[in-house]
Amino acid sequence: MNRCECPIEESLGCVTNHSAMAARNYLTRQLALNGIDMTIEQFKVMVVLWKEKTSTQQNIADFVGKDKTSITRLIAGLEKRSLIQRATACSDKRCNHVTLTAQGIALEQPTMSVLAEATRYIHQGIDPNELAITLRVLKQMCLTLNYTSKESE
Amino acid sequence: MNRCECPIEESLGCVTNHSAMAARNYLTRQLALNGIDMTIEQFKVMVVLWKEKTSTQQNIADFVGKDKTSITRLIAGLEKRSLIQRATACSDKRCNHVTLTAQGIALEQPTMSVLAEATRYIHQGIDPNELAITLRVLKQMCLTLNYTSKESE
DNA sequence: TTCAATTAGTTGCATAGTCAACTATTTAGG
DNA sequence: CCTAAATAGTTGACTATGCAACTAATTGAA
Repeated sequence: MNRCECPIEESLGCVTNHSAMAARNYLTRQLALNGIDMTIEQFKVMVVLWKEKTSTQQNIADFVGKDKTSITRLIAGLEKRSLIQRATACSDKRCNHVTLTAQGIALEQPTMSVLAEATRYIHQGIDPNELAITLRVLKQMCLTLNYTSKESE
Repeated sequence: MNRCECPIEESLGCVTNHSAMAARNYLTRQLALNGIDMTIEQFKVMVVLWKEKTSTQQNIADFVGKDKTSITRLIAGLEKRSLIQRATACSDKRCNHVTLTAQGIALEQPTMSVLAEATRYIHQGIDPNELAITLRVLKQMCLTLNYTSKESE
């Protein structure tokens, strides 16, 4: 009986935290219900790889907006599930080239279907125009905050 | 260099996750900068206690929208920091009565100041009308999702 | 009144995230 | 050329989260 009654309801920072968790849990459950053993965080990494085919860990980190440490561990999880492979890059031995396995490639379709269906569900009852505004506002908030955290660079 | 370029940019579920993390990290940093040794998650629990004075763990869980397991551990962290106390309830020995310590009470003012300031910062550059829409949309999403997860009850 | 169902909380296991410190490699300046 | 700075990844410590399984206490129904 999650009442969504965080007393700090007028702060975008707090409200997004709450709603993000709700969405995260829902997506995770939907993936599991469809027999896909993948978390959303791993899913986001896979989306990058499905688009780019291959990538370094730092590049993935930049795309999904996480710390390279997180990526190290996400990648380890994906490797354990045999969805991706890691190999030291030929050109620059500091980098890992991350590539998809056949299993990883095969998961694109079913996984994206689940996302599409879940998104349809989540968006239900929301005016398309207001949805667009919300997406824009959230991205604006990201920009403000990212700028801050990297202010001196 | 967080590009905010999650390829699944049109799904509220994904975008909120991304922006929530940005907000979470910002708030955590601001608390630390102001010498407040508290995470946002702990902060949310404290907000409930500042309002209610005393509460059971399950009640806190309902308010902040988390699993009771998480609350057990958040409460443990707060207890270690001497901000709250736990005691088995007189009436119902299954319940813990969670109460604030003097230190916990004293933190309300400075902590809420930091939140207010951070919120002002986060909201910068966002049209007030669009902000209101965003908050409403996010709460709508929460409602939809909570209904789902507890559908059979 | 006694035994099953419910409720509050805890614990183990798996995942995820940050920060700081570390290794290895590459790049750039002197 | 060779050393200092930058870059890619990893690891450890700490925190957070959910699920499942568990204990203890309470409620309810036969």
